[in-house]
Amino acid sequence: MEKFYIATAIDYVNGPPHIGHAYEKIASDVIFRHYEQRGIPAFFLTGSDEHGIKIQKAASEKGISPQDFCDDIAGKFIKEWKLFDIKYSRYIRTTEAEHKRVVRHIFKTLIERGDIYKASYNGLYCTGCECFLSERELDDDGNCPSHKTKPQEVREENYFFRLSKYKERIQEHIKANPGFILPDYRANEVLNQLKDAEDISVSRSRNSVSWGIPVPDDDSQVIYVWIDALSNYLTGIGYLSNNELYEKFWPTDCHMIGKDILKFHSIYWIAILMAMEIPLPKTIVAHGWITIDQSKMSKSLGNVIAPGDILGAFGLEVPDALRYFLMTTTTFGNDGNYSDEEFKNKVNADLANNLGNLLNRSLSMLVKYFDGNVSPEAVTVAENNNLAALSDKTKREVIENMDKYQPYQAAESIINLVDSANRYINEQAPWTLAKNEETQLQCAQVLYNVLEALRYVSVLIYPYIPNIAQNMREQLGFDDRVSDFMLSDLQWGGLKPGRIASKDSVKPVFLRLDSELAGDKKKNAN
RNA sequence: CGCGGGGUGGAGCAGUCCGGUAGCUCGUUGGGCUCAUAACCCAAAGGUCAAGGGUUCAAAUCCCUUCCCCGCAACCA
Repeated sequence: MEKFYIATAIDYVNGPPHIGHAYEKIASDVIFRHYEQRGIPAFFLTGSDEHGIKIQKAASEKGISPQDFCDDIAGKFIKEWKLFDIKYSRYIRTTEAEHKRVVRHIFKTLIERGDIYKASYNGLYCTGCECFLSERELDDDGNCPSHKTKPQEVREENYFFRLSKYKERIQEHIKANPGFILPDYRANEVLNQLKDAEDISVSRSRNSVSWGIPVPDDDSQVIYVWIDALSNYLTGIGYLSNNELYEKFWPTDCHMIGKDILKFHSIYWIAILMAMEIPLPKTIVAHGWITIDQSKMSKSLGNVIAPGDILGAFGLEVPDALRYFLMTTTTFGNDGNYSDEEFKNKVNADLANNLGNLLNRSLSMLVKYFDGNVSPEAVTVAENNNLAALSDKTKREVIENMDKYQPYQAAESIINLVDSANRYINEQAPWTLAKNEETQLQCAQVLYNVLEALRYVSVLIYPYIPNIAQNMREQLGFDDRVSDFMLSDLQWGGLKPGRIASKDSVKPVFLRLDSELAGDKKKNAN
């Protein structure tokens, strides 16, 4: 692989970010950072979807312009991603001039090619919602479910995209490329939906929706979400604006999206690209949802959690623990659950008790028995060394699992290595070896093995917990950035002799969480 | 017969595609260690892998049937 381009779905900015938004960005960030560690040029795109009736309405309710409204909410997203150390390469907003140009270009090209045509649209329009409803959206009495009023039959001229023309080609593509949609069971779902795919409406009358990009040469119509939002993946990588970037990174290697919008990405978007004769993405990964205390997060249930609030409630200064938890709460693709209790238990067990304590106990012994010195004789070789073999195996497993978009399994491998090192210490009992002159060297070698395994761990786990990993690396006596360390350089024996630790340098990298997000929102200091 | 996901020891989850002694974390009980963040290590108790049937030398895993839970309207990833 010579490059890696990953894009998240862009978030609709009609409300502030919640933990579900964060889940997708964290997953993408972990994968992105991993590819960077492999020395592969990588690009990570995320951003916001800012047009449409809902934003128009939300803005007017607040009495501000849609653009001001978007600026405000997009700002909150950007701030949140900074808080979570989301290392995106570019944050794209669909209200950018550059993007509007791309959208209009695509729309125009498709009209010219005959893939977009004008037709009349017969729909049921709810004046309360200010939008069309499909028949299956209506309640049993044929009323709008939210307004309990009968929608009116309205005929409107709209532009349509000839989706039906590409059905077979998409089917064939999905069948011919097993990894195209992940998890694979979702591919069947898409093939099913594809059976009754019809042409889709790609514009709205300006009278019903004004907040959007006008159709080229037809100001009475505004481009609807599909072409507007999905095209961000092209704009974001320099299509029509930065050819060098575009040539280097297109097509998208990974579309990281929620399971609810799989259809739009694997059918609509693919068809649009086919119609534009643009190469198709490699993989579309559909992740599950984060439920809260086992129920779906929803505003009506009042259980929507802002990710930053969790950090605040537990007094966390860095996002690492929550990043780690979300990536390990369930197999990627399934729904995962968040609860304060599970969060606390998981990170206490893995990050504090196992990983943090392992580093702490081994460095403490190094300080206690050898004044923090790694002597040249203590350096071990990989041959006939179980811990070295396991470290290398873990590295391979991490790479394999990341290639399959399975961050859960990759993390599990890393924690297994930590467990093994903890067991190894207990078996070798360096505290006993330290007491006798004859076993001093053996003691030093045991500690070296453990610290070297921990150096592997710090590099491998860096994508999940970048701050803690950096801290680990520093305590192991390095003054460089763990983010700059390449996996290809991760070989046994990298821990160099010399004085690497002192009594003052050894401190816990992750403290156990003992506070709890007490029932309702416990306001934190700020 | 609408579509999809799920049902694995007390809790939360792997394992199911590519059948071969049922695994992890937490919790419980007993023991060990004393280097460490009341941590770490060992052991034990606890499961008819929703139910029934089938294929097979062998099924949590493949096939069929049944039951139960959750999404598929909005807010929303």
